[in-house]
Amino acid sequence: VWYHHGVQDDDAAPPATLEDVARGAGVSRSTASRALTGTGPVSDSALRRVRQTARELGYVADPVARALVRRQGTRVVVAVTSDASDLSGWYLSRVLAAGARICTPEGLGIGVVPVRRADPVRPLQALARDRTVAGVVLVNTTPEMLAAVPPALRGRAVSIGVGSDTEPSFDVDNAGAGRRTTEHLVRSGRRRIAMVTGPPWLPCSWRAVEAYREAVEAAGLPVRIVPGGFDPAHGDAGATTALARWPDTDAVMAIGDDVALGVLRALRRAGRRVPGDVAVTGFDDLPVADATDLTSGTHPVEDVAAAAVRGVLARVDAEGTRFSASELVVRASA
Amino acid sequence: VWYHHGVQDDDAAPPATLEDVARGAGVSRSTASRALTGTGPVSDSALRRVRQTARELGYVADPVARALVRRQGTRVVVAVTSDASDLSGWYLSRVLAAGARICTPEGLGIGVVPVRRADPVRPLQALARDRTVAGVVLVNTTPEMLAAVPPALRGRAVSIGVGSDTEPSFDVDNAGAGRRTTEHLVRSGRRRIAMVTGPPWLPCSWRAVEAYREAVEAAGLPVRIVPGGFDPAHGDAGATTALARWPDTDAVMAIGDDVALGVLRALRRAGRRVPGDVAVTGFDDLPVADATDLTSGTHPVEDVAAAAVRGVLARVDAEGTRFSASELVVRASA
DNA sequence: TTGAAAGCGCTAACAG
DNA sequence: CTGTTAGCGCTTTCAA
Repeated sequence: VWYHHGVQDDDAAPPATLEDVARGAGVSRSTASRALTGTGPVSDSALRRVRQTARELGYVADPVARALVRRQGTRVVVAVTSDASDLSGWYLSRVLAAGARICTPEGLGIGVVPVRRADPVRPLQALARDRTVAGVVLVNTTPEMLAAVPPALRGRAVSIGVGSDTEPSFDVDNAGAGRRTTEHLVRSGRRRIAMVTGPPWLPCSWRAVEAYREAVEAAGLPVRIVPGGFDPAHGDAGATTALARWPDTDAVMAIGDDVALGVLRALRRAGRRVPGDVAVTGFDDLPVADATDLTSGTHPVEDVAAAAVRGVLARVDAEGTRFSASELVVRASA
Repeated sequence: VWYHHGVQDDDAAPPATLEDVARGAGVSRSTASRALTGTGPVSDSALRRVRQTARELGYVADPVARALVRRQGTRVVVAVTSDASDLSGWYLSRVLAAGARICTPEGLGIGVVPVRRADPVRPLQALARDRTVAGVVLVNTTPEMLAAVPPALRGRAVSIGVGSDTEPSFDVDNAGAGRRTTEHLVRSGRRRIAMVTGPPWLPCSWRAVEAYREAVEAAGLPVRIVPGGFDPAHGDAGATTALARWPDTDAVMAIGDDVALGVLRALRRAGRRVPGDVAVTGFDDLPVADATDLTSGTHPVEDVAAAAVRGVLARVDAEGTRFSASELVVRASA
């Protein structure tokens, strides 16, 4: 009625269905479907009319009905190695948030399931047979996890971190970041650089370590690696170990900012000054790095995650790992 | 075949349908459906048989088909005021991650849409008519947003922050946190306590400010409020303003840790010592608070978000705001 | 190029 | 209490 403005009316009106569009355009449902999806032959005139009425009616295909018939799924699920309780915090949250932003406009949702490192098979198989699953993004990927991807999931699974011949992968340029950080330390005069690494079982963290190794070797400096993990506790322990083993250490690279925080604590306890006695670097460029004046490398988690989710939806092929760039952010600590 | 273990076979087997279960149990689809969903009358024997075969076949109802016929939707969407670019970072990510954990086991996904403060109507109406939307969680809720919730969304919309007569709401106990923090400062001898608040348009942040006001008034101390926002820049500006207006300020409460970081910077620049000259407190208890020895209050974002999502799925009624507890974490800064 | 018809897997009236 | 029937909204053969 005239005194109602569109907005109010819309509110009650049930969403238009394909049937409505077809009727409005004077064609059959099939034709309307073809016209809208772009599959199959449609005459130009029909195409125009259908598109027109669809627009007028504000028609949007119901993703649920579509998913039912196409067996497409309605959500992308992030499968994350649950052992990395440390990583699971901010890292996983950011991945999910970035993924949600990609999925939402497509009418999809995002979900998350934990995968125990010891038994990746079962959960992945459950995902494979779950008809709501449009695709799977592996996070904190291990080789065992990749091997456990069921054939039924091939082509709709991607990995953040390491990939394989069959699963596409996405990650930040860990190697470049590791190299640049090491080179920065060398350039600023550090000669006995130690590195506290991530958990040994996480292959994607190896890349930074390898880059560090190559860079110090190239500079003719000693390689000083201490295995760690992604939390402050590992940083603290790692730095303590490094100091005990190599008391003349003049720089500590940490695999992440959280780790670096632990390193800083250990150094403070040991009475070493930063950066006077020992330079310290992190990685991830978290807010905490800025707040504590920690030199770090950017980690565009959102970019990586968005690319991964787009990749899984677009069914990209597995051709090596797609790396997102990282930049060194120099602050007072190094 | 004998040399295949179950796991391998499962991989290829198409998921069992209700039809399969019904046939296996020797009943009709309807009976099987009733037995499994618990709706409608079923004989004990039928119930047992259906459940049994369902278990054997590893049957799980296809949420897509179910959603289609029940018009239930397949995802919970978080509608967030996009103006709060500051808040959108870690806060929104944590809400989404927590929500995903609740939704996933239900076969649902989670999504996120931005809502401009100036025009909350359109996006909410789009959600109302979107058949994939099982429920909506409002984040950074404003009164305008609550008013814009379409009738079609009533009963499947909840809010994190402020609520209304019709929309249930969930939040951390901002008031309690504000009161306890203020009281802590008073107890430790502070007498001229200023507070840097959140963005004026965000009602849920008012509760902490009110609690501060009441607590200082109860102690016979002056009320010193500086409007702010959720980022370090506002904290810096706020503290600078406070110092200019009330040079004898001996404590600054910030509405959040990020804000407190800015406050600390401003104080450092002004040559004030913390906590010697001025005590500083934050809120949220982020990792950065621990790293910078900042006294703060816990903010169980995950609890609040999980409760909100559970609430929307369970269609809880709007009876006041459900508060999650916050604890004061005393560190060196206050 | 088009339309009729047959489902996707499930739920929900409605008779029996 | 149970089975039959009729869809949910969409895609997709298959004839015409």
